[in-house]
Amino acid sequence: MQRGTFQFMKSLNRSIILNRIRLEGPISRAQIAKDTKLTPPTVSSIVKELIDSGLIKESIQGESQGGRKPTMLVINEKSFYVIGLDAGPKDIKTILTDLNGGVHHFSEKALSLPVTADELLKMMKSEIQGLLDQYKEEEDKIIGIGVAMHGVVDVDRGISLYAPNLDLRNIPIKEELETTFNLPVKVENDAKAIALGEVWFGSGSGAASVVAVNVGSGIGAGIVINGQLFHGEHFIAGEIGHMTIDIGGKQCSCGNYGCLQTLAAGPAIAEKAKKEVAIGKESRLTELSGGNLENISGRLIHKAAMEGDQLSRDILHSAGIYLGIGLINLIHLLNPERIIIGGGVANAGEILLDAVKETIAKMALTERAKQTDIRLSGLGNKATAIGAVSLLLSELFSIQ
Amino acid sequence: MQRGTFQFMKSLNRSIILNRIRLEGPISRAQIAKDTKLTPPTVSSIVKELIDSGLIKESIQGESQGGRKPTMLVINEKSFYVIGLDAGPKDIKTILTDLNGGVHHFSEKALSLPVTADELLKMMKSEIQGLLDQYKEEEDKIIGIGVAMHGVVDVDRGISLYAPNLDLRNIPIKEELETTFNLPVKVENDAKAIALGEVWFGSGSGAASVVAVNVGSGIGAGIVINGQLFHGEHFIAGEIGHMTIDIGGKQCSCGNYGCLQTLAAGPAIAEKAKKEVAIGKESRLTELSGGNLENISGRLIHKAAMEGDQLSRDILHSAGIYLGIGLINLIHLLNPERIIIGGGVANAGEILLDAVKETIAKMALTERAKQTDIRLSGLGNKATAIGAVSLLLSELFSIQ
DNA sequence: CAAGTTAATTTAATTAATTAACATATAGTA
DNA sequence: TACTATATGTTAATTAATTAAATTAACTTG
Repeated sequence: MQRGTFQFMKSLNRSIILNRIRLEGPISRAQIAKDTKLTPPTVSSIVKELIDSGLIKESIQGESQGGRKPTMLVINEKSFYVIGLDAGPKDIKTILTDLNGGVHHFSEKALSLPVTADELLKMMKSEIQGLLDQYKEEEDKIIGIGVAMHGVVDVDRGISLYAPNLDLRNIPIKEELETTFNLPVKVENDAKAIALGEVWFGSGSGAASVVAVNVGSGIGAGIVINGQLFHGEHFIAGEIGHMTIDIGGKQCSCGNYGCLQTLAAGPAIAEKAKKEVAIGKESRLTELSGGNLENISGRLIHKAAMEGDQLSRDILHSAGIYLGIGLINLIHLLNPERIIIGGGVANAGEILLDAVKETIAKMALTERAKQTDIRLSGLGNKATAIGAVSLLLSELFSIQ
Repeated sequence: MQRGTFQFMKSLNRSIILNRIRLEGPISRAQIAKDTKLTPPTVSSIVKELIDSGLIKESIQGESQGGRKPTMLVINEKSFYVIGLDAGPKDIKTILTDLNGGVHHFSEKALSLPVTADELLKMMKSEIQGLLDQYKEEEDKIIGIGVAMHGVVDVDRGISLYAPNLDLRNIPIKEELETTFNLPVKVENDAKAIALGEVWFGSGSGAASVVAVNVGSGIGAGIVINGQLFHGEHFIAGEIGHMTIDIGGKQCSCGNYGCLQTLAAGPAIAEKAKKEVAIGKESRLTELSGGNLENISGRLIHKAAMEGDQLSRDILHSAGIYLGIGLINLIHLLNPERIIIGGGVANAGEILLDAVKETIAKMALTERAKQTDIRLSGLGNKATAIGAVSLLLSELFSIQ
């Protein structure tokens, strides 16, 4: 329970000013004072401290508004760097960004499966060490390491509680990495990290409440409300992949029936296409797969759809409708300002998006809900790694 | 964007202390200081102001812990009163409570349907005026009026945007009542008000995140996170009645198919029972309904179930399973600490609750989610009116 | 009844925002 | 070119609140 102290008061104002500069910069002290209703001296004094800390810097003089020219303030983006790890089930992606999310390094390293917890940790460490070796100059500017992983993550203790796709449990990531590198480490579920990343550097910017839906081999979502990730009581908030939308539907890997991901995730789409092709339905997929049904994947269906293949378009369209129904349920429950669709299947782009939007416009209860802002992710294959980075930035920029 | 000011700092501490006394009282100043990490002088000075304002008072001396006896502080419950209105689709319930939620007056007045917005407002005013006349002594202790109404409510402007069961739109409740009675007025959706009421005075006490589900002729939910109602972007958060859980199911009044409320709400249950009885299924309902199928209602089914009628028990059980599936979807999305089930159908009590719990224990993804705390409401037919009251109390006790 | 302990208040110091006054820089204008 | 108005930003004094230290109060225990 945060109590009112001078420290807290100051930290609050510091955070307000810092975020103002990040989101509105270049911006003058005077403008910040007007926007935030803080007084000019308060702004000046905090700005001085922020400059001393290196987080911001003075840039050009702005245009005069009929008086003295304002000195514009901007984030001093090269003053600090953050390492982000996307410890996916297939590979580890490592990123190094500055304070503005500028990517200075990005690499992928395949995991040789199956992998033990120790092997995974070892690999994460070696990737980080490699990065540190490569960026010796900036080493003491690195403020921390963010790790995004699928499954259930205890963010307070920084433990991966359960990573189903790797069949691992209770990996003490935070503890291991912090002792090895002596840097603060944040661990988060991948969908949640992505959501934060979208709010910081992607399609989520400027919205008060954002749900980022990640559609890949499963479906997950991250919920960001007023800049804060929403975790729920035991970290599983946003697990929409196993939302029942068709009681009488197919059985899911979780044991239940008619889960959203049995209808709209990558494997479900591929499965449906395989069936259709197998029974002789005409499609570009037959050719593209080289006659081998097992080559049909979400990616291939997307490719075929872009080439105009009707079967693929139909399959993506119907997946979009199912996803739309799942999102309607989400809208009625959470009513977010914006929903962002990302992940592998989202590469299907407009075909999928249009179906989702149509469904929502048709089925949502209120006029304003029908018009919920639905967008595609713009972060591509770096989304998760950038999300991991934003875990640390969000702390740096928030109330300390 | 709340900035850090002395006022804010103090208001924050005031709220912390006041709520501590409400939830933990009788409690001494020293104990508050220990619990909250505020310093003794800060506590003393704020307590003095709270006593002066009338909100709290000193009560008995506590037991000595080996030194001076502590002076216990409690809410001065009779210092202020609040009016609550449950402007339901069938009647208006009016309540007067003190600061501890003690009910000093409760009355119901039937609505003669159909009703226009003006008639509804007139009736609300006459009910309030009647209450004020009856409690002339306490009149200047009344701090405000809370109104709970079904449908979509714009809480910022205090307008009922759409009340489907009365077929009314855009009723300016706050404006009308504030000018008439010169008292602050808060308007809220009924399910949301109930949720807040449960947190303040019902089964929701002590939980960090609570979802209160109201099952009646429809199904609605209110979400309370850290004591704050969650509204979403345009006030529809918690509308779980139209959650699609059976794509291939029956059409709902909203036009979509397989909405939760076509499977678990009062009318759906009654419909199912009627059908079964009509085709000659043996049941106590035949007798209880006096041979007239139209007399079969949720209430009657509940009665029959309590008398051991197997058909009724089966129907309630399966409604519980459907509700459980809806709540699974909710748990996976919001992951609340506690879920409270209330409303007409919830009178079916343990039969329904057991089915819900079984379903959740069976279908939820994680061990901890399976064990989500599910309870029945304890506020009975006053739940909504008490919820309306808590709208004002929550403001009085929060940061100003 | 003295010593120790807990509770609550008083006094002084400290923190950080705010207010008021002032310095600085520029545009517009006579 | 000098003057005025205005916007930007800083300095010094003031204010509001917490915090730390000291004090008073009230009680228990040996």
